[in-house]
Amino acid sequence: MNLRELATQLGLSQTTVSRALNGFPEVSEETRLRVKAAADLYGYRPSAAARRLATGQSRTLGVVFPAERNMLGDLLFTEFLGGCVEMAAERGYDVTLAMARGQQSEEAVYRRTVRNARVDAMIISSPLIEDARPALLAELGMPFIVHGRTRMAQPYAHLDIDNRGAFLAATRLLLDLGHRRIALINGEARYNFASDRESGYRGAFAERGVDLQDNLVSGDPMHEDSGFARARQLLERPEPPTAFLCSSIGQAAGVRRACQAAGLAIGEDIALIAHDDRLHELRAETFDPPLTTTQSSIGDAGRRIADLLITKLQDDQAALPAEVWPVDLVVRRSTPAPRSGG
Amino acid sequence: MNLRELATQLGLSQTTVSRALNGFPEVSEETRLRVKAAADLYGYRPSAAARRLATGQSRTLGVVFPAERNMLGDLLFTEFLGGCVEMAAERGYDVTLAMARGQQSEEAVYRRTVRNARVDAMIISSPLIEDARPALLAELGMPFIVHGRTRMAQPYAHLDIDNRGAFLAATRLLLDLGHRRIALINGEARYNFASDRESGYRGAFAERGVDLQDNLVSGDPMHEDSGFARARQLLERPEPPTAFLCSSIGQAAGVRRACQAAGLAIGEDIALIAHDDRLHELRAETFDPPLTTTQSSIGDAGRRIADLLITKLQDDQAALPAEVWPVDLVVRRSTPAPRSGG
DNA sequence: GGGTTATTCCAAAGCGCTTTGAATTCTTCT
DNA sequence: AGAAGAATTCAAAGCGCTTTGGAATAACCC
Repeated sequence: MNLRELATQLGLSQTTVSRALNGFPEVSEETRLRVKAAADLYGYRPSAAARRLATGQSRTLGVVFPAERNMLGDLLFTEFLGGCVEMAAERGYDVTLAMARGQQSEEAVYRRTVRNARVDAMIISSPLIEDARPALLAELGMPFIVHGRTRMAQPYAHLDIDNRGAFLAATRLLLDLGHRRIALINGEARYNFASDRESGYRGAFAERGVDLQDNLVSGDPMHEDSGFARARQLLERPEPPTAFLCSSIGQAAGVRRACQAAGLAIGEDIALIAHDDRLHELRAETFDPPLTTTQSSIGDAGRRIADLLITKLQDDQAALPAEVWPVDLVVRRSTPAPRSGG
Repeated sequence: MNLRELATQLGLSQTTVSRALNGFPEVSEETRLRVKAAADLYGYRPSAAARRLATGQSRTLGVVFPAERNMLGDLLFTEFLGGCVEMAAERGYDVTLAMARGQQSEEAVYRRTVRNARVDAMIISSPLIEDARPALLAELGMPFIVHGRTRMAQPYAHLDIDNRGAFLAATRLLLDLGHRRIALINGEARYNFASDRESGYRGAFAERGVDLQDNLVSGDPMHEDSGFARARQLLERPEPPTAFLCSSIGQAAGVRRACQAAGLAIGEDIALIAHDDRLHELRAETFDPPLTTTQSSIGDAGRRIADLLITKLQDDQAALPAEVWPVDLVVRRSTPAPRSGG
């Protein structure tokens, strides 16, 4: 059943039926109801292909697999992607994926995706501090939104969380509890989120007038393993840290393992705060001990980012979306004051 | 630059140009070259939307997020999906994702996807022993392929690995080394792969005429945590297992932790074999100790499954693809003979 | 009633490709 | 040379929708 048949059945023109179905104002409420009823009755489904051709829009968003594949990274990506897909579906959009293959550069993947022109807009995830992708897409005329922020001259659409504020608050808390040697187990330094978090961390020290010791900051892929390795190294020092601040719960688990190995208990001998992206199976609440966190759902971010992007696509006049979400600091049981003399 | 313009430039008809570009035999080699050169020169890119409308095919494959979300499951899915996307791109296809949202049943997601008709075929992942999805898609007339197998009356397209054979071989190895109390830490029982693996495990016992003790088989979501919990429980028995067989390296890590806690060393006191899906950051080679595994790349499976599906889509006459890959048993250092008296 | 403005609907022209059925040209054979 | 057959090429008809510009009808005012 296509539009023409439906129109014939109704004794109306295709124009009117199309407009009735798509909510244009030029059609009377009475006919609209009649048309909708008939569409339901006959199970009419507009052809996506025909609509695409006629409108020139694909109602499809593009996402590229992050270049850097690693365990926690993949989990974060999956969760984010799930959010995008969910919201996109709700608004009648599809999400298609692209991926660098073999030796192909990431830039080539973006160029190819744009050239194939099967998407209306793209979502850029995991931006670096210096990231070529937004400028590339802008140059190619492909609408996009960034999950996170990056160094860029022109304004650009983005949704980020307040990484700096989050780690500022977390570090403040630790400092105010009396901790002085606070290690930052961060994500890789080239990512913008990691840079922002470090900035928050340093900001709190400056604010409180506390001198920051050297070598307490590290940045690695966010695994259990790397958390473990860094923490073990730090705990071997003559003056080990009394508190750890991690960029992920995965790293926090590694820190916990290192503490156990050193005979130290999180929540008693050592304070630990981690950022919590609200992944399904990496829960701060059921961590042992329950973890003080800065928390923000990356799935919600995915949903919202698809929402913003689609809204902008549908109303070109709308302002460039730019949101930075505040991040909650949730205090649980992993953040004691330092042992006396800490 | 569209087809008509290009045809005009060349002084040819659209028909000829279209056929030249799409490799039809009715066009002379000379014109074909001339057309291709001109297409390159003007940077002609056929409109996907127009082609879709004309052919009725979307050149898009659909994948649905697995209903059950969990860490390792997500990693496996991501890796598999990446393979699909890579091969699909190579063959000019897109991959779009769908997802159950809120209370919506999985069946509803499949129905919606089919109804929207924006994909030519679907890929079903993580099939259960009794899985309604293949029959549903068959009934709805949507082509599909299953990654794995399931109980189903009609023949259906699928690609699976020989889970039974893999665990048969692994269990044989352990039995032949002299192990008798071999615990199987499996995936959830409702999944077909888990059932096949258990069947292989039991088959080896039967084959060797060894009686299988009770309560040595368990099936859970495949985490480090669940591996740990099961292994700890088993090791507390008066007669603990001397060997463990795990469905994932994640679970194997949990088993290792439980052994450590019990003062036992994998590769010395305890034998351990796991299935290795060749995930990026969960490597059997660098496990401590290097792990004996049954291995098969789930990324390769993704690539192959997209390849098979697209081939079938493009040649309806082709036989229904059905492949079962043999699985290598790779012996490393985690599989000693039992301690005397084991 | 005549003119003006809203309201409601329509015919037809695309969107850019594929594909059918026919026409044209080139070979080859007698 | 003429006819049959193969090799090329073409014109035109869709695919199913959106959208422009206009026509028809209804509603309103003086």
